[in-house]
Amino acid sequence: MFKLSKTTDYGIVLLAQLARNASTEPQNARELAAASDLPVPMVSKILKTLAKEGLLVSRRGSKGGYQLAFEPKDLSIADMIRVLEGPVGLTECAIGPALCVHETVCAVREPWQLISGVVEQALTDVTLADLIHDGTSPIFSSVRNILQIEGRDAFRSDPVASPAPLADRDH
Amino acid sequence: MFKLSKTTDYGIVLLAQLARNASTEPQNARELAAASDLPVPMVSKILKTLAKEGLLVSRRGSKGGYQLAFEPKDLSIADMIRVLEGPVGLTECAIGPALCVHETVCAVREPWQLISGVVEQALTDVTLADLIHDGTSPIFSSVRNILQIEGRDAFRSDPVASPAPLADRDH
DNA sequence: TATTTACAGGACCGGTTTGGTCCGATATCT
DNA sequence: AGATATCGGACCAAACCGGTCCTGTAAATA
Repeated sequence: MFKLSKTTDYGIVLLAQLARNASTEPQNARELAAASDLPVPMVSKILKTLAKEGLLVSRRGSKGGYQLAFEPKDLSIADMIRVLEGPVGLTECAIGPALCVHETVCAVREPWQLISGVVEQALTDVTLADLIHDGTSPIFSSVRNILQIEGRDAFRSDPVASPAPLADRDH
Repeated sequence: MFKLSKTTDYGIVLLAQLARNASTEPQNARELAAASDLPVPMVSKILKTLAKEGLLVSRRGSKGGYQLAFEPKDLSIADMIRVLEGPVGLTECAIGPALCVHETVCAVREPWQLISGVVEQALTDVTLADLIHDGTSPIFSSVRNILQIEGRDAFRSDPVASPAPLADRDH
């Protein structure tokens, strides 16, 4: 279905939770799981990954838990995805050279790299801080603008009707 | 790794190949596989899907094969992904309501829908016609512009340094 | 120091998806 | 009739995903 894995999805929710309750006191896995309505072992596993990758700092023992290692505004969606899911890129060849054996034959590599660039940029422009401001963040008006501009005439003067009849699928 | 499946990847390459050699004569699976350096059975399977979903028209028997059902400029990347991969959306809740059991608790739903919207728009703006013009298509200068604008100051006045130290991963 | 709390680092597992092959049936051209 | 291709589907191994669990270790507290 072209979507993020649940691990990434949950991870971002957890980071948002941590950012919202940011304080000097770390939050532990159990609390975070309860606040997000997610199973504790899963949450624990994800938090461990985030800590290992440097997005969180952890403190062990009693009164231990996790805290953000960065200011929310310094952590982009793209960063979070990279850490939890791996490099961002729609195709292998968009991530780096020499990853795809068909590179020499493939005629659509450069276009893909540009498209991937746009997607990655969109994910880089939104930060954790934007996520926790309930849509009041200024970025979202910008996003809405971009969507309108692009949808109207930024790229193409006559917006083509989408080839509608494509049947619904269910996978 | 947050990427498209190989089926989708190959499918788009095949569509590009079909668009490039567009003529009155249909092209068969074997020819297309050879031109794209991909295994014939796999190509055949993908072409069948594309035909069933209405992106290609097929002709059986001798001198049979496949032809595009649409003008290249009327087929967007988003359409192709939808057909081969399913609905486009970074998270379940970005695709439609009532798909995620955490919807009532989740605090980042609206932001995700907007982010997904941007990504989907980017994929909708590029068409099959753009893919086969070797980067000479006007859209790519637009894309380059968008990337520059966004990277510079469209969203945020002081571009933050990305939190670099995140270790490389290999999954 | 003993106890409790909580992260660290794994192994592990069932189920689904993915990438890929193969086959019989059917349609079309010569 | 025979050759050529798609159609529809079964089939399979391997990878991946979501999720659990267990042992070890660090920190706080009593």
